[in-house]
Amino acid sequence: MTEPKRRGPRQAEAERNDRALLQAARQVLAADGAHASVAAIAAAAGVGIGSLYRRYRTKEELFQRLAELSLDNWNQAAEQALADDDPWEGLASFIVACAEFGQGSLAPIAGTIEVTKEMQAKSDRSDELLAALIERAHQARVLRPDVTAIDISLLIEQFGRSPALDQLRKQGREDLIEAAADAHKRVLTIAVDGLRACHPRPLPGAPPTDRLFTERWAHEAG
Amino acid sequence: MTEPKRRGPRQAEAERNDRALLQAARQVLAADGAHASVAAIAAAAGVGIGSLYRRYRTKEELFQRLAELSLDNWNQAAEQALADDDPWEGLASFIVACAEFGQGSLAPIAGTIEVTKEMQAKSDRSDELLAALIERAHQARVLRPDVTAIDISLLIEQFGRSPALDQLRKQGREDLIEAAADAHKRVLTIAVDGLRACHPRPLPGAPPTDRLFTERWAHEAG
DNA sequence: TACAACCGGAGTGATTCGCTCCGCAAGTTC
DNA sequence: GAACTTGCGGAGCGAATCACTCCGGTTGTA
Repeated sequence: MTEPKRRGPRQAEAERNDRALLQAARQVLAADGAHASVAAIAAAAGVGIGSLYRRYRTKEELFQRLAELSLDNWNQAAEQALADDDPWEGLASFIVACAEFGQGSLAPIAGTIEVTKEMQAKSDRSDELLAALIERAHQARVLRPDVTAIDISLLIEQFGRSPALDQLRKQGREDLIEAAADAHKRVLTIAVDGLRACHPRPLPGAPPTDRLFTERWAHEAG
Repeated sequence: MTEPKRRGPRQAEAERNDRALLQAARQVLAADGAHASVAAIAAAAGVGIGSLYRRYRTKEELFQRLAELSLDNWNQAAEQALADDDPWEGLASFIVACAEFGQGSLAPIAGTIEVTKEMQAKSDRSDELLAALIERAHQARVLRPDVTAIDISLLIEQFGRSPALDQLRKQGREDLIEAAADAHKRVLTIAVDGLRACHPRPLPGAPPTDRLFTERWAHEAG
């Protein structure tokens, strides 16, 4: 997809900047929500605004690229999880990988950007992979029997950002960021253990619809 | 605190407006984060901007009142939980009550408003109540032994808002709001079950510091 | 009809937004 | 080292949005 061949130090710097931009965009989006400004993203990446706009023609284009990369990360994590022989370990590592990547940062821009064909295709694939992961875990009886794919998706979204971490980052408290990340991991471990098939009481309410996801991303449906 | 005596239908309307404003403020704050505008809050409450500013002299005053009410709700839930004879049920109901109230909405305004003496006093009391709740659960051996009060606070903060719910509300999809709330409750149930003392593996990393909370609320500490 | 209480929202200056444009530094070729 | 290319940072622009003020209208009372 992207050619690894680099012809000089300028292109290498450009590539570093691009990576920093995307990571900064995720962090600022998590901290500021939908109102995240391009100036804040560029500043967080340690890059000028001009450099941002040389790579992405508009703010929307940057966000679309971000969404695509998140889906790539999701699918890659799901494939690795399926390659794990242990159905439980596979599922657990998938959830942790998605949450730590910052999958939840994208929630606030749902509905504000146009869904490209690439995004749609990757999203369809992610649905299949997740369904397979869960089906396998159910068959092995390691996953709570009434947990659905939507439940897992919502769990990942819920842990896809850490309020404490996001805010400390915004305040520039670099000294506490690692502690916050560790703490977030602890809470996530707790939640994942709650998915195990050792809890007798059923989950409350009816299983959720996938409309909770699909409809949120509909563009210009006002 | 507030006098229940009402002298006419005008005061009744004013009181209804006040309640609507506070609830709307929580929802808009959850959806828009720190950039939440007073216009959006007033609109969500179905109230004019003028009415908002008749009750609260500034945006900060509204947010301070909101923080106080959240602490009140926290403390009341904790007292009710301690009144429950079952240590586990008490703790679980406390967590659910705090999460459903929308405790997490306040995270984005930490550090942006001045902490009043009333807020500080109520916060101190909430620390004591939570410590007692957890101590009791530990002694009864129903709570994972290495779970700390900070872990629980972070869990409540994490579930104090629902990304899906917040965004659907912002999009005006009233038809899906109830489904999103139910789904959020399911995921919260999963996480709470992860707190039970039936999980042999210890939590990763060191127990978190309370600095993750205290320092975030320091005002003008730039 | 006169009055009082309270409402909604247009208007205001200040700020912030997405984005353009340009002067400059670093690397490459003679 | 001069000429040229490539990518950089950020000042500046019109438009949009912000917190907040102010006032004309509506509702209930006499």
